[in-house]
Amino acid sequence: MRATKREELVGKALLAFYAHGFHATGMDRLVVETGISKTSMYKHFRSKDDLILAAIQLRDTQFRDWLFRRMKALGGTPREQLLAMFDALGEWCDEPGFRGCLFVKAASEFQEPDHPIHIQAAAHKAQLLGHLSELAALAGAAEPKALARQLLILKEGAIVTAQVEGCREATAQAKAAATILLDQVLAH
Amino acid sequence: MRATKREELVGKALLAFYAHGFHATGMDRLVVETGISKTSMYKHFRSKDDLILAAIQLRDTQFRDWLFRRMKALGGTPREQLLAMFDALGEWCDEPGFRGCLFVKAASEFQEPDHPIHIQAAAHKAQLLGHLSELAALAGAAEPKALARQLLILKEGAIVTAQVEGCREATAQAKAAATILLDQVLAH
DNA sequence: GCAAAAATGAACAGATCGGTACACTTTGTC
DNA sequence: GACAAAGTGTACCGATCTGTTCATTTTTGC
Repeated sequence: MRATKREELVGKALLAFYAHGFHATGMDRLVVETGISKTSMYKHFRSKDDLILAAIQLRDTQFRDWLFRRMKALGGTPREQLLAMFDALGEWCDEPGFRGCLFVKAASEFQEPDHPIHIQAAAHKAQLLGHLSELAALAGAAEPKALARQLLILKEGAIVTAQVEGCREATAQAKAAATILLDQVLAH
Repeated sequence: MRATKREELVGKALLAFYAHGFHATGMDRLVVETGISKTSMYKHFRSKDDLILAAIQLRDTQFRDWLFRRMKALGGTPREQLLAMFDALGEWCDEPGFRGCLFVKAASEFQEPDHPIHIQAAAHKAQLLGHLSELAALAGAAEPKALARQLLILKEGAIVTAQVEGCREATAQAKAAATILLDQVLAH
């Protein structure tokens, strides 16, 4: 069966929000870019914020599925998977439509820490941290959470650098740093 | 002589943009928060974007002055100064009004790479990179630019993490990672 | 103290914002 | 094929957006 109108709306809205920003994307623009009537939008979502929240939730599963799958495909051992994260990120940064991390943008445009959209963005990062932490433990790190946090900091920094400066070597530099960290922390 | 009205405007506008975001801060709100009439604003700046640009330029010098001064105060040798950057960032992140990096926000809200505001944000990062690169060279790094880039990635990642997740240990974790990097790269 | 410059307040323009009302058409199902 | 559900188009609401106009008041320099 085909995707429901609601799923189609959320998917297309996600693209529009990512391409232009949340506040900068008005509902009338969404009508044009999604091809779905405003009436229909407000039948599925009470407010723009609710639609944004759904779009971010979609992106959360989309991105984690993609990243974790790619890490597994590019790396065998847990250690290799952790390093492969930066290769995967490098592929993403080189894509034409790359605009940085949607969750960082969301947390920036909805700054209040108790705003649902901000909370959702933070939850995504926590999910990433959890996965990295598991891999770090499997890799034999004495303090997997600390290592995972450091790798996640490198990931965020690389993406921000790629977005703001358009720096093409950011993910490679982050990987080089991560390699040193892993060599230092892991017995091998 | 006291600060000119223009400087007062830019300074207060900077605070408002930082606290609420660029698109979310309307000119009428600026009138209230700065106490300066709209007529006067548009006599000093042709458009809101021009005002934003001036605010970002002010922040550029403000932030670099503060950070470099603090690095120098907290660290003696170039190596110590590089590590002290994360202590300084930690102080900043713990401040009540901390909302993350204004330049990352600016680059997020004005995504087009050729937009003047985006360019200004990127220029700020380039300035930081230059300073770190000089320090890395003084510290005796074989590849100062690569090391500087890695440290800058850690810095960006730590700030994003502190902002999005409200993570208090981000700068300390970044410093721990930076310490390992410096130990690995620098003869000592 | 006087003239020029700077700043003010308030009203206004035209566009766009998020969101709603309503009559109509398409779609899916039994 | 009928009926209900879902989707559409358009016009509209009040609020807000950036930016302007203009007459008045405040500040400044000489």
